Amino acid sequence: MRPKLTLKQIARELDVSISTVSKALKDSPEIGEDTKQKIKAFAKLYNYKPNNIALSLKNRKTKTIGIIIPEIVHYFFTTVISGVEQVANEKGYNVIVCLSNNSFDREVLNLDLLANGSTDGFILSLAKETMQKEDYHHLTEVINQGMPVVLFDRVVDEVHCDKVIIDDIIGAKKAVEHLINTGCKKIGILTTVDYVSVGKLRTKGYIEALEENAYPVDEDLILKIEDMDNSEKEIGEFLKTRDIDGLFAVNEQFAVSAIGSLRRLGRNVPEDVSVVGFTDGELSKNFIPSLTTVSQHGTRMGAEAAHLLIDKLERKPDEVESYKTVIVETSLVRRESTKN
Amino acid sequence: MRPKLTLKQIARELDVSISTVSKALKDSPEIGEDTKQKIKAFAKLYNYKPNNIALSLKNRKTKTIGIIIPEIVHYFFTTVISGVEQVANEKGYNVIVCLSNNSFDREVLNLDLLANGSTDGFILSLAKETMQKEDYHHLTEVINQGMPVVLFDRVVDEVHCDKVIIDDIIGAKKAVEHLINTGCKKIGILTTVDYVSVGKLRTKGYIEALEENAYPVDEDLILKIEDMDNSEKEIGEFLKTRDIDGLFAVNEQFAVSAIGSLRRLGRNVPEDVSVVGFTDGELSKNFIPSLTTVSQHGTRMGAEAAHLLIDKLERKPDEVESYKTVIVETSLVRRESTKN
DNA sequence: CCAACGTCCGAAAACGTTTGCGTGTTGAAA
DNA sequence: TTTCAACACGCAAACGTTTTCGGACGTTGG
Repeated sequence: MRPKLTLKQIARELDVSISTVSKALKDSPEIGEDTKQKIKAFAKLYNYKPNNIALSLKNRKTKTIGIIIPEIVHYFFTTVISGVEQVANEKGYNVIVCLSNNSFDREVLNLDLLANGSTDGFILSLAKETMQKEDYHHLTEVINQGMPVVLFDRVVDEVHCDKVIIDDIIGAKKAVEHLINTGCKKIGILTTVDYVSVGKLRTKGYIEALEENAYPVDEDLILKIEDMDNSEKEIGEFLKTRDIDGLFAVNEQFAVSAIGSLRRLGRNVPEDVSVVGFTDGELSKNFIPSLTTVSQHGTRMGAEAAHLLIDKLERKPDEVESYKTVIVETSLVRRESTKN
Repeated sequence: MRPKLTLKQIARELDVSISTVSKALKDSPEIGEDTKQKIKAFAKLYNYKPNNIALSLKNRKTKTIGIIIPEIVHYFFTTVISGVEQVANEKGYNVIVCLSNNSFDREVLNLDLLANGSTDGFILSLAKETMQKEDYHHLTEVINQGMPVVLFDRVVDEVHCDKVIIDDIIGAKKAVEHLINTGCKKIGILTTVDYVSVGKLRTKGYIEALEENAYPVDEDLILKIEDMDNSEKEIGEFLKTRDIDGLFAVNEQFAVSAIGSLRRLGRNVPEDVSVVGFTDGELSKNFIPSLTTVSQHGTRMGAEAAHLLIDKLERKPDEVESYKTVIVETSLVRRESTKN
């Protein structure tokens, strides 16, 4: 076991000073050609690599960005991470991933931990608990210390920083309009209760689309699902007694549950009922029939967030503060669960 | 914007020395009671937190572990990360996640980067390209520098370190035996080319199960898929000309593709053909029919890996080296894609 | 022959900690 | 009054870098 090589050891070995070694390796003109050659050769031979920790301490920057997400076993978040990683790597940054598990305390803990020197900035999506408590002091504090933060997906007006979101309302409208355009006359929606912000927004989009197309809005065709664990049954009950020919589901899960129920009721998708989902995940792509869905473009969101953050990090400190909110457009991915 | 508080600033503010502050905060008996109180009060008021980078440099340990995986948009890997994160956090460690994107170069790059001070050890699953090249010098080098490494899932004998694997052979046997026990007479397999070690092992399990049950092994029923992006078509071709009543797929993707193809060929699952997959992901649970599958228990693997690594990290340096390989048992999850 | 200048290199500070040891002050014992 | 613990605190080194400054030496020009 050979421990890591340091400047000091090279210096001792070659009988020069530490600073000479450092300069030689950086090709400084201060150092004589032959000395440089000797040092470089030695360093290469023994594979010298500067210690990142020491560099971080000296430069007061770590070249790593922290990303805190509510959960990782979740297609959307992994695509976001993937997007962040990609541009971060391009720009020479590392990525630390932490999980809040939707817990406020874990979010605070992780943030505190990473804020003490481990990262130069954050990209994060708020934990469910945090949004319930409406307590964002940990974020404002970190921001006050001059650490850039980018919020994505689950954002909140109270925190003053860059943000990356999708337009849920427009996305939902696209979905419903597609149902309308492909001939659906009676369109239902499977959504969540209103305190889940994205559910609320998507419901709003659904209603707007109907209204703009002079479709009646029938409260009876709106199912707000409370208990995620029992959604299957609720959806079954709902569909049994509704005579719809189009259905918009605010997530993949609801969409596939619905298709299962419909099939059991002897109704075919998309012949009898067209179905559109939200979130373009593994399920949508591989389900049979594959799902027409509103894609959130997680990778692009991640990339945007990373750009925003890195811009802030590499900006001259005297430039004026300004916070952007970039909206990543959703797009409708047409597949087999709708007609045409 | 108020920059981070340091010991030095507290010292200046309170007109004591840096060391006094440090000791006071650690409740050292060297410092007088009243001085301690004063310093602690001040630190608490202004929310002093020691700088992790400085600590890392001083202690020569970072309390973070690096995990490098081939891809993150992949259910299995996310469950592993989740498992690692859980025990890492319990033990006061942070987790850095890096992606190799199945590229050898990126794997080397990430490893080099993190090895230079950023992490105390690694948990990783090899990139496909790395296994093809059979070049593991980057790993052996890191290990030689005294940095503990734990390999999981995609492991390799050439690298001498702790490992966490599942018993692919036994898992595959369980799957095939289940097909046999539910009455299948002619069983095919959808697998990967042999340099993907798990594919190879699962194929082996398939063959062993057949042999132990006195079933003939027909090479013609084995499809080794080379190009993941074109698997759909390959599988379709394969199934069109094989008269099987049981099918074992070495991953979810292949399983659902197969079911799609079968349906298009007018063959029902599980009535005409039973299908078993590998990896218990979102797809398996929600597909129609839901997939009987071999669960890899990724979370448990991650937890095991983390324990192994942290044990090594916190071991006294004089203890003898010894490398363990822990095998996480798979289990068969019975669902609708097989009979009974 | 001496001053001036170039070339090549080393010393030291700094980043923020921790910690072994030295030192000054106090009070009490002799 | 002298001496010596005990107490309370500061100094400085160390972790591995980078970088500014200045020094030593040799060469050149006047």
